[in-house]
Parts: sequence; structure tokens; C-alpha cells
Amino acid sequence: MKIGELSRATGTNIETIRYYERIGLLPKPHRTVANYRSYGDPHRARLTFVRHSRDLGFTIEEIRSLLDLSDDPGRDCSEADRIASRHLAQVEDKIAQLTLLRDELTRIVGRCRGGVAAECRVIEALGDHRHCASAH
Amino acid sequence: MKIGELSRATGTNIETIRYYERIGLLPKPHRTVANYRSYGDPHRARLTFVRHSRDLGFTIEEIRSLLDLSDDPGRDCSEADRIASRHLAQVEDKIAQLTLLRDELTRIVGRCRGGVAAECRVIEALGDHRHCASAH
DNA sequence: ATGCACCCTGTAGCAACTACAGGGTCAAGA
DNA sequence: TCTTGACCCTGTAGTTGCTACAGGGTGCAT
Ligand SMILES: [Zn+2]
Ligand SMILES: [Zn+2]
Ligand SMILES: [Zn+2]
Ligand SMILES: [Zn+2]
Repeated sequence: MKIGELSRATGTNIETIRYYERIGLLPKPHRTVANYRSYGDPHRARLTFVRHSRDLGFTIEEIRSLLDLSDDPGRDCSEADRIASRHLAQVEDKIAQLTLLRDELTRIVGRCRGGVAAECRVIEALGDHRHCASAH
Repeated sequence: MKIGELSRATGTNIETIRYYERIGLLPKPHRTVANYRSYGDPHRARLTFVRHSRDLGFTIEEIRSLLDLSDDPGRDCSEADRIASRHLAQVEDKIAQLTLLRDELTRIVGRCRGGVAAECRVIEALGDHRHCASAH
């Protein structure tokens, strides 16, 4: 399989595939006589794993650890669990933080009654955190 | 006021202040004979506006527009409202997306029963989106 | 005079890509 | 046979919003 096919098969940008190879996340594939990259099913599976993990918000370094783990089938899987749990906690933190932000923004947006910038409550609120109802 | 004082007064890293000046978000301040930056209250207010807007998640370009608006007090403020509303909508989208992610991660993390990597349900789930209950 | 805190410029690094520029390869159609 | 177009290659630079130096200068106290 050439890089364009792998790209279509996994929904990954070609440049991204080459990027993953450069940073050592994907192994270097064989080359054809024309120096084209040539991939097999294990490459496809690995890239699918990477893309899916990225879609779930894992960082490249986390994915690197997860791949190391899955390359070593006899190892204890508790590290995978730890990485995923920590990531879940981060997502929960982020949701909490964005929820505060949303509430504050809702309040700010709701204050504008139209008119000129000098009297705009949105601009006023942005200039002074003391108008805010919570930390953020 | 020297840059260190402005930094403490606004809770902004010194390097960040110089960065904002470089990209034209803050005006160039006067310099002392020793070539030190010298700030006044309007600078402090502007930087406070910038930091608070950043804390609320606005991008630098959005802040640039908001500052342009507040520099021109007679202008109609509807653009400020539009920028803030659009940002609010983006935050809401992000929350929705992260909530889906959280649910999926919760499901994935809950599947691990310990054991070796070869049989780990977490690693299995990361490798195949078909194990997922929703899009993400 | 010497130490220390502070300031200066300019450049490079971070994450995770994305977008070229400038070239090579290959199969199909006129 | 020639050419067109789709594909591939490498290498580098851009994106966002900072942050971290390196290598120097300034100002005040001891
Ligand atoms: Zn308004
Ligand atoms: Zn606030
Ligand atoms: Zn497991
Ligand atoms: Zn999935």
C-alpha cells in the first residue's frame, strides 16, 4: 500500500503520516525501487491506533507509551489504565473549567444592550475581572 | 512603572509583555535613558484587558479587534457582541465535544480488569473505533 | 569595587500538525 | 512517442501563544 492509500484507509493526512514517521511514532516502511513508501496491514493497524487515540485526546507521548505497551503483549497493562485514567481526569478538569467560562461568557454577552463602544458592557466586563461572578 | 512592576501588577510574565509589544497588541512604551521600558496607567489597563480576555479564552486576533473597538469609543459595539457570542458558541461546542469524549473514556477505562497487555480492553478499544458507542 | 536584582535584544523551543517549493515517477491517452 | 496528470519524494517554514535561554548592560547597596 502506498502512502496515499494508507492516508485514505485511515483518514490521515499524508503529511501527518510522514510526520509520525519522522518523530518515530510509526516505523519506517519499506521503499519501492522508486523510493516510494510501501505499507502493510500492521502499519495500517498502528496508524489506526494512533489516530483513534489522538481523536480521544491523548498526547503523542502518551500514545508512544501505549504503543510500547501493546508491542510487549506480556507486560502488565496497569500503565495503560493509569494513562487513560489520568487523561480522563484531565478531560473532566477541562470540562469543569470550560463550564465556568461558559457561564461567565453568557453573563457578559447578556449584558450588551447595543449602542456605542464607550458604553458597551461587554468591553467593560473584559477590562475588569471584578465584574465577574467567579474565578477562571 | 518598569516592566517588572507591570508584570507584578497584572500577573503577566515579563516575556509575555514583550511578546505582546512585539506583535503589536500593546503600544511601544517610552524608554528611560537606560533604554528601560516605562509604562503608565493606560498601559496597565490595556494589559489587564488583554489578560482577562485571554483568561476567558479569546484569541489574540479577537482581542485585537476588541481593542480596536474600545479605542474608538463612538463606534457601534455590535462587533464586540458578535465576537463574544461566537466565542461563547465555540466554548459550548467544545464542552459538548469533551463531554462525548469523557463518556467514551469512562467506558474504555471501566473495561480494564487488569492482566497482560495482550488482553487489555483499553488497548483493544484504542485500536478500534468500532468499540466506541459514539462519534468523536 | 563588587555583588545582585533588574533590564535589554535576539533567537530558539514547545505541540501537533500543515503547507509549500522544487523536484522525481508512472500509467494512460492522443 | 510524447505529454498530461496524479501521485510520490525531501526539506524547510509556518501556525498559536507563549516560554526559555544566551549574552550582554544598568543601578543601587555594601
Ligand atoms: Zn455592547
Ligand atoms: Zn473574570
Ligand atoms: Zn488493561
Ligand atoms: Zn472511537
